[in-house]
Amino acid sequence: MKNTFLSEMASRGFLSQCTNLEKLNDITNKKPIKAYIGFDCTASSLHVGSLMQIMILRLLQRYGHQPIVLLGGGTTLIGDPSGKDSTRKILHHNNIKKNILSIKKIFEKLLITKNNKIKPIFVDNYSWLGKLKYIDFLRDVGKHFTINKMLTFDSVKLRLEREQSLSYMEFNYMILQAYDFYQLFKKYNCILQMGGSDQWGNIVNGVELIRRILQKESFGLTTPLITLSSGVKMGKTEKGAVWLDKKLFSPYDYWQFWRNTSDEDVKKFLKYFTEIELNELSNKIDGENDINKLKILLANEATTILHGSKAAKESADTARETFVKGGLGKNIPKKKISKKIIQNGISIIELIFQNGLVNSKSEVRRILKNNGIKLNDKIVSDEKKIVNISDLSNNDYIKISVGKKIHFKITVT
RNA sequence: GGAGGGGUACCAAAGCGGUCAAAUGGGGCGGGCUGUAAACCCGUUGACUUCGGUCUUCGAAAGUUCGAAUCUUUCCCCCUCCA
Repeated sequence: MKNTFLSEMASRGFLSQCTNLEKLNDITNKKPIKAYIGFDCTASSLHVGSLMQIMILRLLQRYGHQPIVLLGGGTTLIGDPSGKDSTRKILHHNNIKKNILSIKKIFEKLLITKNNKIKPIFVDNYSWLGKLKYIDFLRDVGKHFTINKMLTFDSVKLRLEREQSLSYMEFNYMILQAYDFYQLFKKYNCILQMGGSDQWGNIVNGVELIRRILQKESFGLTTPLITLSSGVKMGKTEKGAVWLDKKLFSPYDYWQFWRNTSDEDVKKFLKYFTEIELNELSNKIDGENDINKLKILLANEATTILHGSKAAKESADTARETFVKGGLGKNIPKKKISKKIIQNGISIIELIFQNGLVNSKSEVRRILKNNGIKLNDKIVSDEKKIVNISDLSNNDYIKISVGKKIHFKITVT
């Protein structure tokens, strides 16, 4: 069977729900289409939670279709209540504008921008939402929505059931998102909206609205929610989000994030987050009985997609140096210390705390008491230990380890 | 509108005048075992510390008391039932 956009979507496990799979499949096989995914602009970067959507846009491009990336400058002002049990704080417009700019850069790295037929179209829904006239909007769009139905959507129902307040502002979110789809359909002939499964209600509303106003068919498709085997939501580690922007989350840390995938999730993630051809991938999986090799494969591929092959290779080398050989790899996080400070001596607790790797000095003390702090690979047992010139390796640097996974190098300037 | 119940640390939840920086569970962190996994076991989990202590915390504010998470008053917020 010939591979198509939707067949690969299905075999990679990206399909959860679709409004009309067969028909959409027919259309996408006949001609290139435009499809859109909307992204929140609540932060200056996206995190791995959005990665699946990005992988889908890449897949779309590989099959010759054109993605529309909607950066929700308008809708972020309102805040999507889907899947949230409380209103989140409202961002200022200027903040959102800044976020849009930096998020756009990430997409420019991850999507093909050279080929005119498939390069992403970036749109900010503020350009039409910002201009809406309330009365006109109510008459033209609002009349197509019944409160009866709106109350049945999960995003609303959940809040009401839990008796959590849902403001009138948030209640309107789904209408705005439906209107977005309508706009994109009209302007760009965008016939498909995709999103995570929590977006199903919002997406279906758009499809409805287009049918009501234009009597035309459009399509909606959702991806499954990724749940880790541990049950935690993907993308959030205890230390915070796994950002896609290397300024917020280094390529090395990103590599490590994938390398630390738990056993049960590896195969799934290889399908989701690498672009290894599926037959080749299943051969690799079947032929490999060392699951750690698969984790390394995942880390290499995923890091290559986001940060490039050079960064991936360096991260892999650094990991090998650090974890296999117990040495110091090239990409190990580096910190600096002034010569004067090291000559005077600085307490080990102060040194680690100042480099921002733990939240308090008490925590450093605690870890130290549990034999978790190492200086040049030797456990530090004295919490009063003063680090000075004599602790430099090769007269040049100090290696500090906090726990088994955090290692960094301090050089003297 | 009427009646009752409640807001405790990251989350859940005990405490109900001193022995409370606050039981217990989950989560987190560190260690052990291993494979940079899972499970399991041990330790730890407010901040600062010259390791003696010191400071801040139990919805908010004020008060009673030698002493308050615990009692009183006011306020804010939430829940359950009835209308």
